[in-house]
Amino acid sequence: MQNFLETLNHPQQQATTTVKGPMMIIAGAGSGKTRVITYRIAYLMQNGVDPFSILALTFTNKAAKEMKERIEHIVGADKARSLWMGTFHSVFSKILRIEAEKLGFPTNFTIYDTDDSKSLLKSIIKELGLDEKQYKPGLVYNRISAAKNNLLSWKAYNANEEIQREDKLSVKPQLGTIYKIYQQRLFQSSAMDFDDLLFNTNILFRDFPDVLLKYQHKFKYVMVDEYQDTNFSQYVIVKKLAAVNENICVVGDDAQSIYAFRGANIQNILNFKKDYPDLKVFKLEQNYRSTKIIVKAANSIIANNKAQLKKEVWTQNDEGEKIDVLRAFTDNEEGQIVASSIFETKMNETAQHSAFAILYRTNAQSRAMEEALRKQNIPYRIYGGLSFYKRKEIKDLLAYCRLTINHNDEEALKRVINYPGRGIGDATIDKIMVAAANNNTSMWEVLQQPAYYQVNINQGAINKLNDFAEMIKSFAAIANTQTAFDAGNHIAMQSGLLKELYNDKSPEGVSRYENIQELLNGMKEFSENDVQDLVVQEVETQTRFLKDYMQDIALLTDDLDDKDGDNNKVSLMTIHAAKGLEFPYVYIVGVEENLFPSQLTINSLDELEEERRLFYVAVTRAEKRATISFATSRYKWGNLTACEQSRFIDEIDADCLNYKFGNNSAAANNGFFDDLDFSSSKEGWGNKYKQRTDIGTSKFSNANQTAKTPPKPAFAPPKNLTKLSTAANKTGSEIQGDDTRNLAVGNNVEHQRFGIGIVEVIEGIYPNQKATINFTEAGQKQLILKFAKLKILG
DNA sequence: ACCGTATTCAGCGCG
DNA sequence: TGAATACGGT
Repeated sequence: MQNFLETLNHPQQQATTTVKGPMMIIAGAGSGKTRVITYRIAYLMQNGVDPFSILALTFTNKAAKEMKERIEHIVGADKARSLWMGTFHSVFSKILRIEAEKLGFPTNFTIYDTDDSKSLLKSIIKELGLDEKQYKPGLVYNRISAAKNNLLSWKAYNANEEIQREDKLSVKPQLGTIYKIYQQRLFQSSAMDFDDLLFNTNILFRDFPDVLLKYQHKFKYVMVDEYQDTNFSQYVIVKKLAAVNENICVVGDDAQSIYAFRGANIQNILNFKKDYPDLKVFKLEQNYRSTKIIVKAANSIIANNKAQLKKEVWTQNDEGEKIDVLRAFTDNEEGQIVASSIFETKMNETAQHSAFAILYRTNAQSRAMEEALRKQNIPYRIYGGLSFYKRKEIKDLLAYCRLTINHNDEEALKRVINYPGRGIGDATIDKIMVAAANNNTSMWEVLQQPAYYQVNINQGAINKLNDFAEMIKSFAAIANTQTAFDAGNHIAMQSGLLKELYNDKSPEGVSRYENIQELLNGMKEFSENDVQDLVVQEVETQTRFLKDYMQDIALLTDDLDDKDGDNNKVSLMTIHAAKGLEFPYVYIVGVEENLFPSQLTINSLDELEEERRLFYVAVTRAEKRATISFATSRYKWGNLTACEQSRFIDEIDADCLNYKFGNNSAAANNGFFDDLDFSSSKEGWGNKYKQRTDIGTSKFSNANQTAKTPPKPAFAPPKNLTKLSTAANKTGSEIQGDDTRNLAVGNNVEHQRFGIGIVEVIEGIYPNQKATINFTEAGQKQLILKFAKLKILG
């Protein structure tokens, strides 16, 4: 039982077995943080602590799930199940449902997601007759969100002179009014947005001391993961909950704080000592993930930040290879270079596609990468795209379910009242909305008795509304007696939704139909009690109703694996999305001034430091090898813009870098990488460069560029750049290809560096052929023929 | 009510 | 550039 401790290093052990009193674990990148948290919880349980009295808060569902599974392995499923572990939002939404009526909410309140919130804001802005360009729903949402995360109610917001001044200066004086109406409408709809889940928890704990006391005594041990990303609202909740027992353990890494832009407060971790003078601090500094080079590079990056806790990350791992720095002339070419590099590395080191990740600063950069990967037939998966639960058809069915559970849910009602079409048009809906607002009631109330609320509509519309209301009521009756799946299935069919999709025979329509089936499958699983509760597993085994299913559906994010079952794909994602993940080979692309660091941050030291931490996060995702690339021109908002390499590259210890600048695009894509493991070659890039200049066909060659550290390109992108590079690539490819087109198994060949060998296997179709060659000196190698320059010896 | 065209906008995104 | 949405014509 206890021997899991033996697998830990000294600081890890200390952090794991210290359980009383306030403590902070500063966990460097790749330092085994998750192991420490999970072992610590297991250790608590093994020492007689009731799992019900342990609260562990994470930032993502994924992290919670992962840790819970690990704990299960150590202490068993039964015990692990009783643990309170989940995201802030899921844990406190659960508590809010239990205590809802104290705040005047029903237990079955709806959780509005960002789209619901923005849609509500949009209608409020419209109703107030405000200019939608002046009050963009997204910006208004962010402003309100920031206020809530700083525990500013709409009243406080409007009473705060400084805020009012700010809003007037930014020509948005009505923000406070919008905030007020927004909250009223949420309440009217029995709904809370994401920020309300935390804000209202604070209200609950502030106004109901007995409730607070109950949870203070319940949660004797509190742990918070990713503490550097907590905002003020979360900070106050944690502080209050831990105030009685003070068994509070926070885990984080100030160097990886990358969410200040949405309210996370790095001061929470930097100031933790002030809150708890007798705080114990543990530092996990040994990195188990990355090579020495990567750790050294990362340390040299973060050393440029002023605000940081002292920490020395080191590793016993191998030295590893230097970080390649690749330059392309365009964003498209950057994609080609990266894709080629992945292809080669995969072949040369027999790596899986899933060993690679391409990380970028902005989502817009994914397009060039995708195109290049597709051209080379490299399978990939984009993370952070449209999630399952954000698809229209899924939201439609869920909206019916939401309305069934909570008739006051206005956003759900607006979504489905005329979809599928039932002749209730915009005019009618507008009238109902106005009447609801005037009478301070919900649309549901109004549409049931439009005459009473003096809505001026004809009998036809009244009948249709009546039919709709009756249908929703019949759904509710079924939802109260049958399982979640049976109710969901009934709703999908009787609402006409399924039929609507079934009749659409286009590929998209078929896919939507399948998605609905998929959602129903999920409901079925849930109904059969196969699904673990997000926070704590209920012990009861009674019927699982639709209302149970709907409880945290808004809080779910799908981390589903690809449906085709093939997860052996290159991962593409933003650096933000990559946090917490690791890959053997990591490509960080678009490392250019004004992109990374982003143009919007370079005038603020704090924001620039956050960008630098983001870069630190990116580099530390790599286990074996990191590669950095940038382009000297790229399309921004439709315009070809000149770019130069990022200051962040210059900040990396020069010993860690290996500049691999081709002289032109053709060489970069075809000739330059022909020695597959060139990066370990002693030749250095300068010689290499000279060797290759003769291959180049591009007009942009610059033969004078031989300095050790390449100068920053003063580069004005020529017109038709893309076309020219493409033509150059083609030429290069043909030159290479002719040598090996007729290569056959059994041929003797000579390679420039590996010497003489015999061809054993040829795979693939020209020009993408791969050969296994047994070299007399160098042994067996896998080479890509279009890159490897082989001489056939007959 | 619906569809095609014009216009607009573009930062990262947990829950 | 290209996706999302607003608008205007039928």
